[in-house]
Amino acid sequence: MSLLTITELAARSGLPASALRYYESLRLLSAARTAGNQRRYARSALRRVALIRAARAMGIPLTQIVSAFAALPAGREPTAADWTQMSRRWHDDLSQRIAVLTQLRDDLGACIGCGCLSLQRCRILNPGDRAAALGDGPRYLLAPQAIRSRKSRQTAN
Amino acid sequence: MSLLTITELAARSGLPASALRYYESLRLLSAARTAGNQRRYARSALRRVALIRAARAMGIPLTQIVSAFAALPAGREPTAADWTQMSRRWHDDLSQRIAVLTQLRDDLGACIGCGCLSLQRCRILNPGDRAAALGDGPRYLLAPQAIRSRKSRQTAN
DNA sequence: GTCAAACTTCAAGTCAACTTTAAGTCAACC
DNA sequence: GGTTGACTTAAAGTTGACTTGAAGTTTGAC
Repeated sequence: MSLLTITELAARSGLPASALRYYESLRLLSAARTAGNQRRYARSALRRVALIRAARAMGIPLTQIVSAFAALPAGREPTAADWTQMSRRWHDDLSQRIAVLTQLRDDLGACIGCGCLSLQRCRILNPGDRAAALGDGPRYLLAPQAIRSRKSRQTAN
Repeated sequence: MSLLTITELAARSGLPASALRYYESLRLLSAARTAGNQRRYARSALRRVALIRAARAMGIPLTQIVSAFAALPAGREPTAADWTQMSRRWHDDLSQRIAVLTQLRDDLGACIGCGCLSLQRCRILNPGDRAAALGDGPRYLLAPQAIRSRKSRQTAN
């Protein structure tokens, strides 16, 4: 059996119980209920929470995680293959993020090295160049909060 | 002279004017005023905004950028050396972020490869192990929103 | 059977980073 | 000198990810 109460799951996952309830409200998580309406989590919930945290750590917004989980078959417990597929997607996403950050860091390194920080042709400091590309292209990878206002910003820009 | 109006700065920096005003309210940016109280930006503002955007793209919260700028000497225009020092700090920060993300990705890769996603000993899925370390240690590097609630969370965890 | 600790829901609060709106002022061209 | 468009401030609204609080219910140890 070994079903977990919410405080147990909280302790084991490192998240406060309130966050777990919040996740449930987003349908990211679910739990059986006792006769008295208290939550009882299956062990797979631990795995699920860990995946959620990993995804969050990558900067993936909860809504996207919801969709990712939605892609998992509803009827049965997800199989190893299901997890693998999700992980692979996130793996690719992570690689992209790393690539962008690395590019940014190397540009920064070049700037430090060449002292161009005060100049016009710096890749980082010169907007309209790479920094601008970052702003409109892969920026969402790094600054997720920029996404939601894209529509309004389009007119503003 | 070539002072920029707020719309000009907005156009060149790729940010909406409202954001520039907001930055000013945080004392991240400043501008001279015309007789009629309109903002006129020096050219260095463009550089400053670009730096802010670069930092934001790295996930550095505005308040931290404020402190970073606060470290710049107040009396004079920042020199190339000043910029360099800031950049170097960010460069190091970036390297750390990249390292953590890379570790995460590689763990994920290992999981995909070995099929351990369903198991107990997975570095990512097994909280209390690496995922837990991520949760309490360098997590702030990746999920900045976790910082602010640390005080409250300390009691919750 | 009692009682504290753990649980429940629902509503409201918080925080960062902005955006939007309202109501008005300034700039500059005709 | 009139009008249009760019500008001003201040206040309120938005979004994501939660947390906090209030008021009540369940569990389980004694």
